[in-house]
Amino acid sequence: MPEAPEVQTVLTTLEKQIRNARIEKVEIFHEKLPENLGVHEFEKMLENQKILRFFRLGKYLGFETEEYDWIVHLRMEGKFFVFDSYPDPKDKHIHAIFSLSTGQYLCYHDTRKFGRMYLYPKTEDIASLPCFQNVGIDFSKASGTYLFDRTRNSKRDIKSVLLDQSVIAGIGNIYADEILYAARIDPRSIASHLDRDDCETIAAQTKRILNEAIEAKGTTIRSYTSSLGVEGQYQQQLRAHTKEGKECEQCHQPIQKIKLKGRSTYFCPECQVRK
DNA sequence: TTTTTTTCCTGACAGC
DNA sequence: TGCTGTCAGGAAAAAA
Repeated sequence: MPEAPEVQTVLTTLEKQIRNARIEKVEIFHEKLPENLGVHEFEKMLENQKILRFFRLGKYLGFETEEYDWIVHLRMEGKFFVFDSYPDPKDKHIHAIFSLSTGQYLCYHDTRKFGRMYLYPKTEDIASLPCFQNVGIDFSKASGTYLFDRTRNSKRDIKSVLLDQSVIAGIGNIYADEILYAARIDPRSIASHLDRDDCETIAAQTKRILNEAIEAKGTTIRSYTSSLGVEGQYQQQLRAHTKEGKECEQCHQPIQKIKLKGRSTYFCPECQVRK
């Protein structure tokens, strides 16, 4: 479940390992992996392209090459590995192998096959790419005023709004729980019931928590384990998510786990105010 | 138009 | 041991 901090960690690691490498050969083994192109077309277009730069928008990872913008969404369990020798062909979860000019092999691994890739002719305006059509502003640019304006007519609960990538991009289930816990707002609160101060608090906590998680190289729980040999450490700083039955650090009441719109949600019913 | 539900996937795990 | 059922969950598509 890579959210923005995990994607940023992958980006940083790839930058160190394969920047300026040229892609010599592309092999895609899962036909649904390229979302906007056929497998063969995707393979041929990326071959012989040099990787110039990496970028991130929300949970999307981008590779800028000489002619194309190559965008990857890892979804649930997508991972990249860089190997010095050709990977084990018996590994049924490796869905793409990129042979590099450096002698390395960039491998895409995805147990549940949810991840997707997109390839477009290079553009100056990254946000205008079709795959970002329904993607809002990155969490790093989200202000309290913006969130306030975006929630005035919303009858949805605030947690669903935080998970909605068309509002703020980059927040997933783990950090949404942490943000609302830190902001002391009940995840079931109706979004339009929040006032300006609430929105300012949520925006501030979003930036603080996601930036701290980036510092810690992300969170390693359940399916998001190591990618590129990097183990995130932010799970040690989680206050609410996965803490069912544990004492709330503020009021010492037990953290509760509920289902909200089908998502596991952890919060403190005592000190997170419902609005 | 906005919101909710379903679908895509497979491994882990509980219960029998 | 082996089977069945449930759960995890991001986001697109379908339904309401």
